[in-house]
Amino acid sequence: MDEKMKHRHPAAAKRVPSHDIHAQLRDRICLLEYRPGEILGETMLADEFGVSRTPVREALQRLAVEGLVEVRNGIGTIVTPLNFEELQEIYKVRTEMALMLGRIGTRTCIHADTEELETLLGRTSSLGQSFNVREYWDINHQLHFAVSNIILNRTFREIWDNLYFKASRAWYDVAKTMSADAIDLLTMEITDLMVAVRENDAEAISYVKRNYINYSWQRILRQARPA
Amino acid sequence: MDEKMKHRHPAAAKRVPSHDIHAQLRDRICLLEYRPGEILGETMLADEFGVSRTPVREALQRLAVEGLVEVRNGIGTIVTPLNFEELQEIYKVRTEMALMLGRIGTRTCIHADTEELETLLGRTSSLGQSFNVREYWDINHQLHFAVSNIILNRTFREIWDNLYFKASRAWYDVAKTMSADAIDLLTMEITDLMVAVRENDAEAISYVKRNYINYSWQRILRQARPA
DNA sequence: TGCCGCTTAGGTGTATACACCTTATGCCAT
DNA sequence: ATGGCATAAGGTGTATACACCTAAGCGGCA
Repeated sequence: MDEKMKHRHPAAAKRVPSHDIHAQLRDRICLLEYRPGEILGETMLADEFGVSRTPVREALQRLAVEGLVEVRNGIGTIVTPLNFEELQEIYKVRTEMALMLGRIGTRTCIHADTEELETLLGRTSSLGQSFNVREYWDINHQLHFAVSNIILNRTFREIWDNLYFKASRAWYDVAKTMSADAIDLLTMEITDLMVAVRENDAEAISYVKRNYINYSWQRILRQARPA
Repeated sequence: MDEKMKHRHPAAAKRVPSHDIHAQLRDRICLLEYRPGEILGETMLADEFGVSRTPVREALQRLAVEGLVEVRNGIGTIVTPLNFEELQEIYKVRTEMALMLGRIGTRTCIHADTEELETLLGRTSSLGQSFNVREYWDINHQLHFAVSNIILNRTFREIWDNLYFKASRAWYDVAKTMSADAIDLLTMEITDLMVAVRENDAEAISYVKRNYINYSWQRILRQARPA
């Protein structure tokens, strides 16, 4: 029976460990569970995930291509340090690409999109005074993909997602130190996005994203250079 | 003596085969030496490069992340077919990103830049009537990196380069069938870029790139849909 | 004759042993 | 006491054997 099921749905039964490992490591890096500059070690990860070094290496190589880690012979795999100038470059590109979003081709917004945003807004309210980084991160994460999902242009979307992963951990690092402000910003962004989504106005979504990406950057800037 | 040299310049002596293999395979794919849909085979490549499957696999995995090949279990590594709609998306993003180029931060153009363009212009003239695909590709390639080199924003530059690699083979495929037109376009593009570079006007370079990227796309469009 | 299932060849995916690289440590010479 | 070099420990880079997956070819059966 099980074998027949496998033959019916081979794609569903297909397990590619390196993909899961890649996603998990990426999330850990974004969540700052692995601090910038931390050295990982393939053997350690292989033991943890219960596989050999081979699939772990594949995941790490991909993270290296995406710019989240740097593999150095004889030393180990280093979580890319948060370089200020590089962050500035990433945010510059992100704000510009947000403006592209409105011109690049998007699908029609449906009621389910509004409902998802409402759910996220509720969860943000529940965050309340007690700032749970993991929950905040999860909301932000889902919010990103809620917008990303309306993008039809796959090339643009890949770049858009990758830049989010590269930038997000810098933002979470800052958000932890100004949680009230961070929650306010998130609440406002979701509210603004709900209006734009209800109006089915992709250009409006584009401008909202540009603004809040820039607001985040301004917070990072202030903390990095308090003067 | 040699050993002492190695210790003085360890970085220069460092050889990472998978990087070279990746670059070579990428060029072959762009040059259409490997046709879209062709199946490669890790063992074959390993024998050719005189290494084991391991470094070959790394190169292929990276090409897969970049979207130039697709690795399928039990079948082989397939050179990504040139899908029309995906090409349309890539060119849409490229034209938009060309417009970003002028706003993203570039270095000052120097005399050496002009000289390189002059050299490329000379080589294009030498192409003359006999259309040598390899030489045409090499000129186009160097022209791309001549412009890419003035980009300071590394994040933007990585995306810019990768999109070029994804799109180039479609253009070369079309250029082969309209060589005179292709040479004319290239001559005009280099000429226009020389003016913009002499004026040290990044925004002008940006607009020139946008235009010629779009001109290429229009040629591809005509050939794909003659009606 | 046509269809279904088995078999098999050849591919990628994984585990593992070993080679090489990098760094830290400690001894030796000055 | 200190500086330099040998050595060892632990990491990534590579080669290789084997497991599993996929598709094509072939033979048996209706």
